Amino acid sequence: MASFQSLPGFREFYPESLARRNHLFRCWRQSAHAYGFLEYDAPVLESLDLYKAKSGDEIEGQLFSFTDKGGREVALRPEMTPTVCRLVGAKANALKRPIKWFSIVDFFRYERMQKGRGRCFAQFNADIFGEAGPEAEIELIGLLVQCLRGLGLTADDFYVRLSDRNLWFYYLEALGFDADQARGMLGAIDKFERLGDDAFKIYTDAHGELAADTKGRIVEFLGIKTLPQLEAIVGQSDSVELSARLDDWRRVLGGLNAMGLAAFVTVDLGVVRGLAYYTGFVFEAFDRKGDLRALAGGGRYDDLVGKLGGPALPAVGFAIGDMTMELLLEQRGLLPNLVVAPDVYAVIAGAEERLAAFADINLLRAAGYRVDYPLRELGFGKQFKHAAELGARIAIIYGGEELARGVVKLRDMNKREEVEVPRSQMAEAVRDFLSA
RNA sequence: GCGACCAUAGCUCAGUUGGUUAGAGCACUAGAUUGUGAUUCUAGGGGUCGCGGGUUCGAAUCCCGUUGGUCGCCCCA
Repeated sequence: MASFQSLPGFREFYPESLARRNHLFRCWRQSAHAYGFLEYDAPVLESLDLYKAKSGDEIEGQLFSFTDKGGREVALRPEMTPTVCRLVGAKANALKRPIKWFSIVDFFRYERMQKGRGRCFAQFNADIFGEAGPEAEIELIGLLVQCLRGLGLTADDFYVRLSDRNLWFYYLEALGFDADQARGMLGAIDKFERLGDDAFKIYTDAHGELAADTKGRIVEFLGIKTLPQLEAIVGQSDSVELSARLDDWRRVLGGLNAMGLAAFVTVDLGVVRGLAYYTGFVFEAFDRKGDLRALAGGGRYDDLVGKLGGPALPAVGFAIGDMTMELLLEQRGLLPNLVVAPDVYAVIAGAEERLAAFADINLLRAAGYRVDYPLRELGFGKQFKHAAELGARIAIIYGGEELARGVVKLRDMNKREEVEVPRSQMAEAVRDFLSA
């Protein structure tokens, strides 16, 4: 056992696992670019106050925080939202709207490890600033679906549950709740899926008993799965706000339907995402088979840029975590061997042939091909074995007899066939083979 | 912060009521094979049995502690 180990909750990425992680990142980045999002980055270390301002003092217990040598209270970032709000807020008047940004970076949380959860993890974050209408939600949910589909997942593998804190507030208001009671009830609704009826105890302990009818109306609301059901129940109410909000729902679901994404999205008002800063639509993506944590989550947070010192600026965003994502892809067999293989492996007879091979190897590498060769002298059998194990598509054989005639042999590693080509045409032959 | 289970080679694991120098398969390296990838055979490297203490003539084995891991609870931005 080595004397030094990695810190608890921190992963190490040997080439095979880094290849898988890069595969995720590559797909996410490609999806974001397809949707017109621009990539940004920012410091991994931030002022502790940035997170306290957003989440309250109690957040400190879950942070990697410390005092730096200049006496500053700092923390490794546990999330991207405060940072991106600061970036956007600082230049809000100079940035073209809508502002569509994304990032793929590491985060740190001082938590106990669990399945799909560690102390250092990566997230894909995407946000739209400057659009108050539900078109921003359409664009982001579309991107979220694409990020997962791009990895090979289908509507049979995952779905997005769409909910709305505004809808809840209007509904609860119509049932006679005041603002404080409504917030308390949202906390209970957040737990309803796991605790069932016991979740209401969270509310009744703080705000007193519920009328049986009221509780029934809330449970009925929680059971809504489709837009027609929602329309039917909202239609019974005379709340103007409630029916106005229904128009936003029609726009979001209608837009996603027009994008061909209806199979990926369900109405599910059981999602409220405990965070107090969400102000409207909220959504989470889940594995359909359901034994994993949420794959992704997000929502609208129209007040946060202003709260963190910027101008008032509407915003919607979501994040996908890499750990649960990788578990799901693993379960579905969507993470094949992704280690980069060489295009060409040079098989070299001896010391003199090596110098000839070096010239060609350098030529091919400069042209952008992935080329490998043995660093030591080895028998031909061993060299071919290495070429096959590395996954090379072509072996180029530098033998004394061939070089004397000014040729090399190109071996198709899959077909086990060889052709001789003049060395002067070697690069063209490689190009033709690999592009065929 | 709380709880359960686990810890022997890089990996998966065996190891007898506590008893000689701790084993196997896979993987890795080399050779059989000095111009062609398989198979096979042979050999080799790799362990303070997670760490510390205790019981004992003797501990991988039993006891206590500790560290780490896995999984749950709390939380989940």
